[in-house]
Amino acid sequence: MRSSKQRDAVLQVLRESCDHPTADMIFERVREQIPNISLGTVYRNLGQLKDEGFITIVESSDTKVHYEGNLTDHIHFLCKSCHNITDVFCETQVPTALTDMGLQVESAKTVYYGLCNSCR
Amino acid sequence: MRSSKQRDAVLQVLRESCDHPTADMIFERVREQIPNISLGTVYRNLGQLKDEGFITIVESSDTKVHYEGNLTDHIHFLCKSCHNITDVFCETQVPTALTDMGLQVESAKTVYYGLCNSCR
DNA sequence: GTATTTGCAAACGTTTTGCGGCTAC
DNA sequence: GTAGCCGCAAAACGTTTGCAAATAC
Repeated sequence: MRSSKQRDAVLQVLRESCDHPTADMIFERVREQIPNISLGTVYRNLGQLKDEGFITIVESSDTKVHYEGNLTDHIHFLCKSCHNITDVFCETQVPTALTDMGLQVESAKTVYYGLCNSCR
Repeated sequence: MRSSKQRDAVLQVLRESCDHPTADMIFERVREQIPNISLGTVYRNLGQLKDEGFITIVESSDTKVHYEGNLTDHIHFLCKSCHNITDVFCETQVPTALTDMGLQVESAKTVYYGLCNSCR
């Protein structure tokens, strides 16, 4: 992967964002720096950055794909009203950290990742 | 919401499925019972069933929306290789239940739901 | 010099919508 | 009878892809 102004800008924007933006949101933000960048370039770079492990995709119930530039360990809080995903960073007590941020937890869901029976 | 043959079939198919199908997968399955059903009707009914709380959307990193017809409390296991989502039902020990099903857990992620500061 | 990247535009796949006819109540 | 539902087809939307010009090394 060669260095490019456009890809650097996409990665920088994503790392500075804490709202898990979609491709078109990233496009609008990168455009402020590089006005003539195209949406196709943003999509292509997001794909490459994902393949190389610099960014990840956030699981969502949206039809659009949401991206995550912060790879440090943290927790997601989904608001049932505005559907925004808030990042929560804490080393120890999760419920305390959430309450301290003014987040009113109603439920929690744990998803497990690994290899299934037939893929092992 | 009035009763309809098409909506009943969509709900029945989804309740019988354990693979969190997409709209087009549901369409194909309902077609076996109602060959002339249209894809638009499937989408419209999925939207209504979701609004009324009969079904939910599974969060995924796919571009297609995945639906869930089983509202009883259970856990999701995502295979990193084949990307299938396995339902795990257990009352007590989660790790034991996963191992018993031949699922090799590598990591887990907990997501919290509720109301954020500004929506409260 | 050449392999990669870009902008542009067309293509593609998924989901939504408008319409006239049909159905449940 | 009428409000809600249907099938059909077109539109809308998000994403991917092909191409010739530009760029990194």
